[in-house]
Amino acid sequence: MSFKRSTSADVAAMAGVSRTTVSFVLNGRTDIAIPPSTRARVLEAAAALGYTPHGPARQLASGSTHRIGLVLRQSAEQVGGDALLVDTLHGVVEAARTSGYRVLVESLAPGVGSYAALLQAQHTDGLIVSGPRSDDHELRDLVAAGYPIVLQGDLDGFSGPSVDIDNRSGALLAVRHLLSLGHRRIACITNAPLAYTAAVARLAGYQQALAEVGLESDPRLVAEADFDPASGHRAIHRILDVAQAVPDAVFVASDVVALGVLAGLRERRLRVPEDISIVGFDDISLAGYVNPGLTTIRVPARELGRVAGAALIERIAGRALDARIVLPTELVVRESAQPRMVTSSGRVQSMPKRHARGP
Amino acid sequence: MSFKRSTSADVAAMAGVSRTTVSFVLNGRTDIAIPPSTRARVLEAAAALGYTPHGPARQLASGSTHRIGLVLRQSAEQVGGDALLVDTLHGVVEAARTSGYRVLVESLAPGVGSYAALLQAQHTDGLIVSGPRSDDHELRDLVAAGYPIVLQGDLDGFSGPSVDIDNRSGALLAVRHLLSLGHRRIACITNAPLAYTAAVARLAGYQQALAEVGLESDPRLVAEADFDPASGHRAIHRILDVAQAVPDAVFVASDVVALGVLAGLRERRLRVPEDISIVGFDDISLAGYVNPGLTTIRVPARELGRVAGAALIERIAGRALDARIVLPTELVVRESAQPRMVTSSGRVQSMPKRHARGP
DNA sequence: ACGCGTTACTAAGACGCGTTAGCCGCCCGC
DNA sequence: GCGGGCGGCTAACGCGTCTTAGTAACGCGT
Repeated sequence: MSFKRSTSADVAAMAGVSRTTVSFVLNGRTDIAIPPSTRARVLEAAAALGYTPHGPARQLASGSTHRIGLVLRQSAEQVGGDALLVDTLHGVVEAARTSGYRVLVESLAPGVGSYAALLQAQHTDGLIVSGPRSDDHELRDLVAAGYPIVLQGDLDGFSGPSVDIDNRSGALLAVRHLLSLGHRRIACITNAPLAYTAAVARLAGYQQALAEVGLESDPRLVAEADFDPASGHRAIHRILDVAQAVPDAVFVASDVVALGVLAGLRERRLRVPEDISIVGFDDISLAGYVNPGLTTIRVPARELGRVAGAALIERIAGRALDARIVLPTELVVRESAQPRMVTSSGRVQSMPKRHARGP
Repeated sequence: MSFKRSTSADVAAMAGVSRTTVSFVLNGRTDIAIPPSTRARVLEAAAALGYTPHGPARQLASGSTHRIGLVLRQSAEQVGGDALLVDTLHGVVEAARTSGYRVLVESLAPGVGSYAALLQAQHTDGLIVSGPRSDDHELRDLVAAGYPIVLQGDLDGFSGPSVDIDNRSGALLAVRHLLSLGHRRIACITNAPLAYTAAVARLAGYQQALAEVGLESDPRLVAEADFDPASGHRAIHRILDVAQAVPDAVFVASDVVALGVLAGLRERRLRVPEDISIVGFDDISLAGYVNPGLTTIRVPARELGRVAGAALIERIAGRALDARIVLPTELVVRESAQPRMVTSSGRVQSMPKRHARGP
């Protein structure tokens, strides 16, 4: 079976030096002088023996694991719906690797399970906690105890570093776009229940955009969805049931939900964008390929992970860092939102003007 | 700042016993007798001190980390396209947790980076390697050295446990479905280049299904895609360019790619399923919400992760396990494939019969 | 009542392996 | 002859785990 590992003592013996010296050489310590000849002997011996330091031993001695934890506080369904999560994970892994860290993933449905042990048992040096809810006492306790934690998302009253996208501005961009196309009766379907801060922020952006042009948000045009297309499907039916007339447009604060909305509109025989315009949110990779191509708000998911990872590693190193980092979003124009046109019959219509495809 | 951790010595002192006893009690060892009174004292002391064993120390002493690694050998783009990866990851995490393991994720683009250190430096007790290519020598070396590794995917000549879905049977199901609907000129667009075994297997299933009814695969009706919708978009155009007539149907071996195909067909003014039927593969969560709802092959992604995780943990425990586990797939009927009908004009047509939505 | 073999319980100490504080010997320069 | 680097070593440390071994109590035979 697997060969017996060689230890630093083996390397030391082979190089004719002490373990101390081996440690200094292999860790490239510059504060101590090692003549090139000795250094070379050690490196040679290490290479010859295929020596790899024993992780746990090193961690025990140095007190740091060079490992960060990514705690996902979403339910499995949300995660399935979160098309961007893989990108974020990748960003974190990337940031970690460039600093010599590794990433441990812990997925805990909201309210269940504990992740304090990750820190307390020194499994990780720090944590990125993604999408916790405000009743997450564990998080507050750990932050209060001074553990290095970066929040990915938003939580009111959270004191500590956090990284998030600018949800409100994103929604603002989306709805301003619809307004600029001449739409006035604009519905809003949230990405998630309003227990989630991101949903609240996106809704606030919607309302702000309306307020900017002197419009008031009509509660009958607002519905909450719940991460998945099915909830979007229900939401749009609900809105069409109670609204006096078909809205000009809908801002759906999630592309995944928007697909459910599109399906619902098809059932109502409403054409997008001719009868009703839609703007989504997230710019999932498929947004450019659905029919019609979804105009949406691009979220820099990979970047988000990278920044969160980098921030955490800074924090672990004890360096100060901005309390809150907010990443900008961007409007991606495709076909699902078009200028409002009123035909002779009084029917709302639009004129497609371009066909953008892909990202 | 964070409090000073208490060690097993503290617990021992408080309970008036030795560290040995603390260790025995806390690890619930049954091979050694501990009277209830002592046990209670220890547990009480541990609770009072908020004692958590120090991970690295424990790992150093016991020689096992209770950590498994998930190595993703896909490029970032593929991963972005792999809508099911999150599910698989979740499955792995789930399996790990039920056995007291944690999951370390390492993402390495094909050909770059090394993961041997994960094992050699005892960062993990074992590895699940997902989607390596046949030129992955590191993998073969590690397996040969006896490290616990489970392959997720397929690799010819691989000796060692592996877990995969039944790609060939899935494709068989898909194409048989199209055949049963009366289609005969059936095109195939692969999910990936044929350097990937999954793509080869799915193509083989397609060919086998045709062979079963005495049809031969027409090379002009086969095109390779490359994970993303853009490649599907190109592939369908390529096929339509060289094919004499529009095929009756297309089997697209990936839902994500299929969305690109759908977009391409729209550009050609071909209606799905009236003019051409489509069956996809994967059953991504959005498959039921695109237009038309995508008939596809469901892949048990979560289960795949769970099984891979469980298999690896068995392997780490030294128990024997099946060399190869293949999970079955399942046909999910939606609207994108309908019976072939020839109208009076000779045009291919179909009659929608049902509308399934969602999963 | 005594002796001896057992059990039942618990302790001491080595061990795993790398890191690091502290110290020592040597050679150089003055 | 002495101070000061340079080069490198000794030994302690971090913290559980596990082997070995010891003590006390208990049973049983006589």
